[in-house]
Amino acid sequence: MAKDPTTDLSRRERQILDVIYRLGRATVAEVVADLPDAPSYSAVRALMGIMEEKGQLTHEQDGARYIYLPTVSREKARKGVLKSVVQTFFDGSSRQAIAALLELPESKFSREELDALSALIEKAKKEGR
Amino acid sequence: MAKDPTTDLSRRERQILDVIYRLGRATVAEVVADLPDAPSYSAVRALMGIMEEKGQLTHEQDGARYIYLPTVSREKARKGVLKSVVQTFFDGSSRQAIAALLELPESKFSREELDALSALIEKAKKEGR
DNA sequence: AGCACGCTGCTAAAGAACTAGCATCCTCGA
DNA sequence: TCGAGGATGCTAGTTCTTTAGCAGCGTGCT
Repeated sequence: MAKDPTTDLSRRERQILDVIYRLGRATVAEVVADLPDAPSYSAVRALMGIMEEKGQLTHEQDGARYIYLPTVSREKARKGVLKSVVQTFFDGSSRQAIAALLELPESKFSREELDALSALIEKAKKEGR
Repeated sequence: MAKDPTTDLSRRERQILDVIYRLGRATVAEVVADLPDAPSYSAVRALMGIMEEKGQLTHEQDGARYIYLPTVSREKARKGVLKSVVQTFFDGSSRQAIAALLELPESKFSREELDALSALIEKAKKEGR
């Protein structure tokens, strides 16, 4: 059974990975800059080294420095996270999760977005038949 | 300023808290049973004690044993988690998150659920106007 | 009442995470 | 070409997490 990668991370490691997912790709300096309670540069660097060893990150060379990126695609990570959130907080019901998202104060949908969502639901209705 | 509780947890602590959110409330034994890579009973017990000190858990007495529950309501936890997931993996777009949920293989919506979602969206459209 | 079972309180120690600083190497601009 | 700035490789030490085991107490059953 595939182990949930998010379950296997220490606190800082998860923070770092989150930053990288948010940015897509990032240098050590960028990660430090984006970390809420930034520890030392060295610390972050060491952690990222470990994460690379463990296989959660890779790096590309860019001139003198490294640009880190996740080994798991954002797509896959998204699915994994959603799945576990639904499981943990919504009794396995995606519907409830969607409802909560719709009611989230931060959401603020435009007319177009709502239309797009309607369309998606219609599509699901047709396919489910 | 309220600190993000999920950011402040160690690996095991987060695992434990997740189990408790999943179950709503739980004894130590139940948590152990639900943990994928269960450590010793003692270990879990110690961790939960620490988490209670830190304020993430409380317990109620039930006969001889403790029943633990989170100090933060499931409601609030849900919102917090969704917000951070949307932020980290969906560029702050709830719409994208919803779309991903709709397309999640695990989702499998019933006809009724889809209708309920349609209704919610219609409601949002009206309110947004 | 007596007994077995399960759960908590505590102590202590191994292990992993986290941090710092120095030496070295590469890159870019003067 | 030469120097400055910045980034990595490493080593070592501290701190926090995570673990186990023993002792005592309450609960429920016989």
